[in-house]
Amino acid sequence: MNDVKAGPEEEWVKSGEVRISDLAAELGLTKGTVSRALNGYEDISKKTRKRVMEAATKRGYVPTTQARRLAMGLTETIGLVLPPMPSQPVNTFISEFIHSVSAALHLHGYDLLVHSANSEESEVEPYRRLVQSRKVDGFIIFRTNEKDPRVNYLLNEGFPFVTHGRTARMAEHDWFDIDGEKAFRDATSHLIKLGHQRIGFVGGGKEFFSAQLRLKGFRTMLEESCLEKVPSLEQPGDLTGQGGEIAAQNLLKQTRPPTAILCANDATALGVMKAARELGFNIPEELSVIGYDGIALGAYIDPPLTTLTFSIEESGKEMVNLLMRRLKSPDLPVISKLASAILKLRGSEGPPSSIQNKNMENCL
Amino acid sequence: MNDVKAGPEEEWVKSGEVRISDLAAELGLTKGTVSRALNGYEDISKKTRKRVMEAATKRGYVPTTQARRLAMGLTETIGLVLPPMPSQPVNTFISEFIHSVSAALHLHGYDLLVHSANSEESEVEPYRRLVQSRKVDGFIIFRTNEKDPRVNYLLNEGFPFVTHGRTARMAEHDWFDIDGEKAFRDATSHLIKLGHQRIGFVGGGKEFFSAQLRLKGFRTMLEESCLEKVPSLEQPGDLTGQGGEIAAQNLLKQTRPPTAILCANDATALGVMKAARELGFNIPEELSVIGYDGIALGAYIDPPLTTLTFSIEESGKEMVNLLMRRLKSPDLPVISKLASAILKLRGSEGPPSSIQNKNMENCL
DNA sequence: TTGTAGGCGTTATCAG
DNA sequence: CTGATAACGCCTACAA
Repeated sequence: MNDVKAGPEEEWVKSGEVRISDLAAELGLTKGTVSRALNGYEDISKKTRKRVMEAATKRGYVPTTQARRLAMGLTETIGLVLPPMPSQPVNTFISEFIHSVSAALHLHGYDLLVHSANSEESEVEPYRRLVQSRKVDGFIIFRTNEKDPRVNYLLNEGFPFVTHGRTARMAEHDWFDIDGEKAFRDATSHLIKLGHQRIGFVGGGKEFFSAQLRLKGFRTMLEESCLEKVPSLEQPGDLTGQGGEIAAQNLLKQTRPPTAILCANDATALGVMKAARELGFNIPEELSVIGYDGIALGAYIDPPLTTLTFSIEESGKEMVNLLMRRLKSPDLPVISKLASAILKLRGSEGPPSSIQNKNMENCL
Repeated sequence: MNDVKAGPEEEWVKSGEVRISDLAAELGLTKGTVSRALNGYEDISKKTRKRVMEAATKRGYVPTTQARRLAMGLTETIGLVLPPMPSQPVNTFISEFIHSVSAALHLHGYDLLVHSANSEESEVEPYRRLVQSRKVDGFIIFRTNEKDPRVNYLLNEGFPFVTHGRTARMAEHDWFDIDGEKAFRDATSHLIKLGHQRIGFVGGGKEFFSAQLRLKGFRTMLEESCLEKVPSLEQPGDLTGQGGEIAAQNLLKQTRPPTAILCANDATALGVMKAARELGFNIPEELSVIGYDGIALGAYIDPPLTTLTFSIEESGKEMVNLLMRRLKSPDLPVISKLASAILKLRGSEGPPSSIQNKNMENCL
């Protein structure tokens, strides 16, 4: 169990009880020399370096992060602020995202500080505190709004960050996003090819920029396909299951309900499916539903949820890369990365039950 | 937008550019005095304190966390290590848990450091690194195994931590847990009262201690009710949806399949329901399913998942309280907290389709 | 190639 | 009550 075999004269110390000064004393060197040897400076004799290295491993020396960071003037820590709790109950996306970001940061020797916002205070307050107390070197922000106070604050402070999602000021900061417009064009097109002519859309709140782009993709494809645009088929949502339920009721209680519904995210789609079942609609026979995010549990419901998705692991990596670059060279020009989502067919969509053979010629 | 109204002669500085030495110089005091005034020491004249306070707010002084922590010899940070990624895809529990822990820590002025484990290295490796580099003052460990190497390591190091779940060495460390044994007795009893006589159980792997206790509760209630114990109705699982699928297949393909299945967690239950549907079982008419955890999305599937649950927010608070107590007084005796889960009926269980009126008299 | 000395920004312990 | 002075543990010029 315990792999420590203490020699006869050797006294064992608990982890982290060895200081750099101890090593120095033991080796008859100074702290400075030991430090440089350990940190791979060139101006150290091979012999000395070897001695130092060996002593370090032997005594189990590991530098104290706090002290090193203070001396170097950085925290090697990135902040991630979670949105207030109750708003996102049905969301595996967040934990998957945290995981991927944390793993990616770790490769760069950075830590992830997770902070939870409470709904009573302003959205920027947590960021302000973290910046002022200098607990982090940068932020990862997700689910951006078009006019995002967090972005405004950080840009104003000149504090490094990357967003997952675009904003009105996207020309001024690094960002990563998934091309939701294209994704929704694809999904809409898919539904149209299946024969759907009345397609509903449940959005994500007009502050949430990416949701706007998804709506845009939806509308664009409708136009290209000469389907009439019915305003009542576009419902607002809030990216939660509950929001989906309400929107679905508004859609399905209409005299001519849609035969398919596109949702701004998977949580919304789950709510839509729930409401649909309660109103007696069979999925996918009487109603097709498509979500967005690709959360894993979508595969475990009945029927499995067809969704638009992009690897969360990839997203995390990309964002971390952008952020690391920014930290290393603050003055580099802003860059961004736009990834394409994939339509993952799982079974919650299909041809409409009664295909009305309306004229479907290409309008051009 | 910008609430900073700089006076004519007043030069504005970015957040965190004011040092304690600046304040001291400005006020004609020493750093020490300023520090004590700010930290509420008693031996400071009211007048001086007031001057210091005002100057501090006026200049927007906020102490630099790194430096303060180095001086005080603590990190005010708690570590939480996430299990390797692919193992828990269907799990909102984790993000809800992170949220609650982080919020609770924040009330005590502590930060949460989230670290993700990768499956290639030993389970204790992340803990070892965090301890050695002194990045955290303590840990929150969840999903403990009966013989838990992480617990062994930390106990051996004498490093503070609290677990969510019991272990073989639970007498030696603080822990919080939900009384899974009682919970499963309750759930089993509920099913029996509904008329079920063949009840299946999908466990959580025999390393996972709490899952063992759940199994125990299940068995106890079976005995008390004189239902015969059928070994083939107890299947192992791994707390994932996939594990649930496999277990369900083993259960439902038997010549006399169970009419109800109890699952060690909700993720498992989702897998069970998926497999059941694929094998043509209607839920709850032909098969009742009960999960454990109370993840929010359980309410959004069809039928909504009946589950055993305890407020994740409460859990987080309790654990943080235990940990804070330990950090303040390392030598206090070990304490623990056992909470009762509630059976949340949502619709995935009901009476069996054909109630065989076997003799159901009380065996005593 | 190594030692010396100072600094990172606090808090803490003494005198005075 | 307040001012020196010394930690905290490490990094890094600069000097030798």
